[in-house]
Amino acid sequence: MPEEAPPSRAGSCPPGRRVLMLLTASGGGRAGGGRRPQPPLAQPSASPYREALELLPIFQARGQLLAQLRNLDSAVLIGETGSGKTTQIPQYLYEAGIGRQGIIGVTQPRRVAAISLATRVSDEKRTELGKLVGYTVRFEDVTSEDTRIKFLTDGMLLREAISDSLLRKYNCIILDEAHERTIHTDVLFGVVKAAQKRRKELGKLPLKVVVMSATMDVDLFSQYFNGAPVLYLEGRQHPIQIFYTKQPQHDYLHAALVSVFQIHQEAPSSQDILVFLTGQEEIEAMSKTCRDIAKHLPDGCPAMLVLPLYASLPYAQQLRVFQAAPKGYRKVIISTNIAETSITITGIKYVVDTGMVKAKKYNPDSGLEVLAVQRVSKTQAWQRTGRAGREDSGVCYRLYTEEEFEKFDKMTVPEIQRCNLAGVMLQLLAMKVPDVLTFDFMSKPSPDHIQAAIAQLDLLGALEHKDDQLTLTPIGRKMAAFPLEPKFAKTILLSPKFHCTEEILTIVSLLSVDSVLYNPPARREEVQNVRKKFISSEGDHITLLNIYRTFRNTGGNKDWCKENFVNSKNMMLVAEVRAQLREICLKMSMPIMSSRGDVESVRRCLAHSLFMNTAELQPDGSYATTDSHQPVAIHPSSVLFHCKPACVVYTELLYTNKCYMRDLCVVDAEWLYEAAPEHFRRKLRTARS
DNA sequence: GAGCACTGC
Repeated sequence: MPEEAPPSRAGSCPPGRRVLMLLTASGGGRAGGGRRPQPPLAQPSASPYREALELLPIFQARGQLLAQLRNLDSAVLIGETGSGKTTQIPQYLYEAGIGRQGIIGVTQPRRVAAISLATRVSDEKRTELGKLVGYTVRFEDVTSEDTRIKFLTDGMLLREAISDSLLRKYNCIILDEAHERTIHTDVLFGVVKAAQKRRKELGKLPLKVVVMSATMDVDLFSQYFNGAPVLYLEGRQHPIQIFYTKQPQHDYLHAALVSVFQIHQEAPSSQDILVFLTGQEEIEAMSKTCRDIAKHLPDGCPAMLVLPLYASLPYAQQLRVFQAAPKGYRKVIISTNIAETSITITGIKYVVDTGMVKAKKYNPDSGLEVLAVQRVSKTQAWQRTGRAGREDSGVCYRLYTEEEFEKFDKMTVPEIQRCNLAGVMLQLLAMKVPDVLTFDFMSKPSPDHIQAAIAQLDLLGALEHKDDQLTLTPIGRKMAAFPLEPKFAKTILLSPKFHCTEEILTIVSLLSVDSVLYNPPARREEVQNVRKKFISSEGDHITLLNIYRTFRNTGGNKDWCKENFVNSKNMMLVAEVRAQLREICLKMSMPIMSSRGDVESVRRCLAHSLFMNTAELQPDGSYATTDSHQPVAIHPSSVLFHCKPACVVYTELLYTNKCYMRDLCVVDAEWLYEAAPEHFRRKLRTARS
C-alpha cells in the first residue's frame, strides 16, 4: 500500500516566469467552467448558467484579459481545470468586436467537446444554436451566415485549410487543449502561424491566434509564436492527497488489486474508485478478479459494483459508468487512458494510478509503429491524479515510488513524432506549403520519419518532383480530398478501373472506423457460430463486405446487429462514412459501378492499391513481407488465421508481441506484378517462376 | 500458433 507524501496540487506546476497576470479564485460554486464536457447523454439537464458565471474566476479578470488580448497578435493562455477559459474567452473577444470582420474559431480535439461547448455558449448568449454560436464537426455543420463563434474539431479546421490556407473566414483562431498535442493541433500550429504571417505581408485582415493549454509547460508555445506573452488563469481544482509506494512494484496489477480492496474496506461506500490499467484484456481480467473477491468480503463491508471501461466496449456498457451505483454499493471503474481525457466521470474520490499505459511508439530506424505497454509521462500522471479532485478533495494512489516518478519523462511525446506522416504530408502538399520537408513544426519529426512518408506517397503515385520542388500529381490532389489514409483514398480512386467502386467504398468505410465486430470473450463459441455464414476464404475484406451486404439487405437494424455480434454504433458510422465518401466520388465525376457478385475484381483492385503491403508464405510455413522480408504472422482476429494462402495483401502491420498483419486479402502474385512491375522486379518469389 | 491504447477528417 502506498505511503503518504505531502499533499500536492493536481493539474499543473506553479506559474512560470513570463506570467503577465495572476488571478485568484474566489467564491464557491462549481457549475461553471467545466472544461471537459461529458457526452451529451451524461450531461445534467439545464443548469443555472448565469449564476454560476459570475462566480467564475475568469469573470473578474475580463477587463484585464481583454485589454491584453485586444492588442496582441498571439497569446498563450494557461488555465487550470475550471477556469472557464474555453467558454468565456470566445465571448469576451466577440463582445470586444473581434468577431465583427470574421469568425472566431475555437478548435477542440474531440467531437463531443466541440458540440457541447457550442451548445453551452449559445445558451449563455441566449441564442439559438447555429446562429451566433455554432459548431462544425465531421458529418455535422451547425453554422449559418450569422455564426461568429464557431467551435470545431482540429481535424476539421485542418481540412478547411486545404481549400483556404490563409483561413480568410477567420479573424481569430483559438487552439484549445493545446497541451494534448494531437497530430492535428500540431499541424495547425504551423498552418496558423504561416497564415498569420502571410496575411500580414499581404496587408489583409490580421489573424489573432490564442493558444490555450491546461499545463504550465508553455515555453515551447510561447517561443514558437515569436515570444507570445503568457497569460495565467487560476482554476478551481480541489486539493488532492498523493500517496506513493515505498518500494517499486514489479507487479502493478497485484498492487492495484491490493489498493482497491484496502480503500474499499476503509472508505464510505459513496466514494468511488477509478483505476488506470493499460488494455481490454487486463481490464476484463481485473474486473472478474475484483467481483470474485468482493463476493467473499467480511460483513459490514460495502458491496462493490465493478465497471470496466475502454473504447471498444459497446456504448450501452460505457454509459453504465455515469449511473449512480445502488445504495450501499461502491463503484470501481477500471479503465484505460480513455478516462484521462475523453470521458469524465463525476463522483470519483480515489484514483489508483499504475503508471502504465499502452501507446504507440515510432521507431525511426525501422520506420515501424509499435504498440507497447510503457511508463506514463509526468503530465499524464498529473492528468490522472486530477481525475480525483473534480467535485471535492480527492486521493490518488500512485503505484510507484516518488523516485521512480521523478524519472518519468516530463511530457508525453507529441503524436506527430509517433505515427505515420503520409496523411499529414499529403495535406500539407494539398495546401501548397512551399517546402514540406522543412515545414515549421513546433516539435519536428525526424528527417527519416518525414522521408518515409514521402516515399509512401511516391509509391502511391501522389507526388511529382520538379526542379527540387515536391508537388502533387492530379491523383495526389484527388487523394487529399478524401478524409482517409492515403492508401485508402488511392484504393477508391483505382476502383473504377475494376468496376467495383460500390464494393470498395463499403470496404474502405469498414476499414476506416473501429471494428464493427464485437467479440465478448465469454461467448466465443456463439460468436464463431453466428459469424460462420459471413466468412469468406478469400479474406477479411470480402468477409466484411458480406457482413455489410447482409446488414443492408435485412434492413440494417439494431436487433440484427445484436444477434450477429455486430457493434451497431460503429455500423451506423460506417454507413455515414460511406455516404460521405460516395458524395466525394460523385463530386469528382467518378463513375460508380458495382461488380455485383464478382469478388475477384474487388480483390484485384485491393492488390493494385495495397501492393506495398504484401506477404508471402515461406517454405517453413511462416510469412515474410515481400519488400523487406520482415517476418510477419496472421493476426488471430483474421478469418485466415488458420489458413495458409500463398500470397496476401494486408491493410496494416501491428507490432505487439509479434509483428501481425491485420485485415488480409488473398491475391494472385501475378496481379501484384501487374500492379507495380518496377517495384516487384526480382522480389516476388512466385510471380517470377 | 493466440490478440487490439486513444482520437479525428
